[in-house]
Amino acid sequence: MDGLNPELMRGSLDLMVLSVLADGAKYGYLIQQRLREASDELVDLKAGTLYPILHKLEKAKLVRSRWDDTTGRKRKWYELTAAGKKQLGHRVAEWQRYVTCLRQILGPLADVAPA
Amino acid sequence: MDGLNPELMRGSLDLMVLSVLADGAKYGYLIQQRLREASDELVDLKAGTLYPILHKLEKAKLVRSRWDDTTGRKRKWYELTAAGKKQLGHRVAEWQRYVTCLRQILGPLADVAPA
DNA sequence: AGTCAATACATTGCCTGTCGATATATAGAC
DNA sequence: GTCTATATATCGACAGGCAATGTATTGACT
Repeated sequence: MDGLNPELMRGSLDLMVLSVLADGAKYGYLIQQRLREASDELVDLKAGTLYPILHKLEKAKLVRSRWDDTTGRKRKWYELTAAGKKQLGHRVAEWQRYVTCLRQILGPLADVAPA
Repeated sequence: MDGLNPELMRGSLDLMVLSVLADGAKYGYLIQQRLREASDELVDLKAGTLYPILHKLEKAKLVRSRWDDTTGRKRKWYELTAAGKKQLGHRVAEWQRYVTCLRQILGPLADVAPA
């Protein structure tokens, strides 16, 4: 992570990875890049963070992987399973519930102009 | 925590506690209740979570505490320091940057109607 | 008087997630 | 030949959350 408190991201890293995979299969390194781009460099997932997440998601059958040896560089492609797509929907809804919840807790503090 | 993924809350618990203290001093148990109310029962901070947070904030000089022995029940009142109020402002801004950031990552997925 | 639930603060120990460090290996540029 | 970027993976240190546990007071109901 870069400009943001890393602690803040804990718990939504899975969601980020799942959502990046929503528009098609990608390999690990590409997921890192896409996330960095999409977040304006704010999210910079380290390898030591990303791969454990991918392995966890695969174990949970939310993503499935396939090695590609046909090109010179070996790449492991990950894609969402049906269960993964469903789960992604749940997670997005949960995230939005959470944002609403925190806005309520912050109360008037939340009314200052967002950056 | 109740209806929400507990992992999601990690990293914003400090923020919640600070923001509850924004409108005046409170003791631990009261903070728990206010947080439960303000979140429609979604956030239910356990004692084993709350007190370490309060102690951490106090150590960081963001809050200060005072025992009240005058009433029958001993209560430890916590209030924001000047540094705490300032920090709260930073944290709120950071939270909003984060929400914006995640909305960008989710892309079209974020467009589904919020709960 | 006795019991129970709510109030009130605190610590301990387990578990899990993050990430820096490290390892391995290929491709292309200089 | 060397350096950087690409590409995946694991290990170990560290920190945070929380169930469990402990102590003690208050008030209600019996």
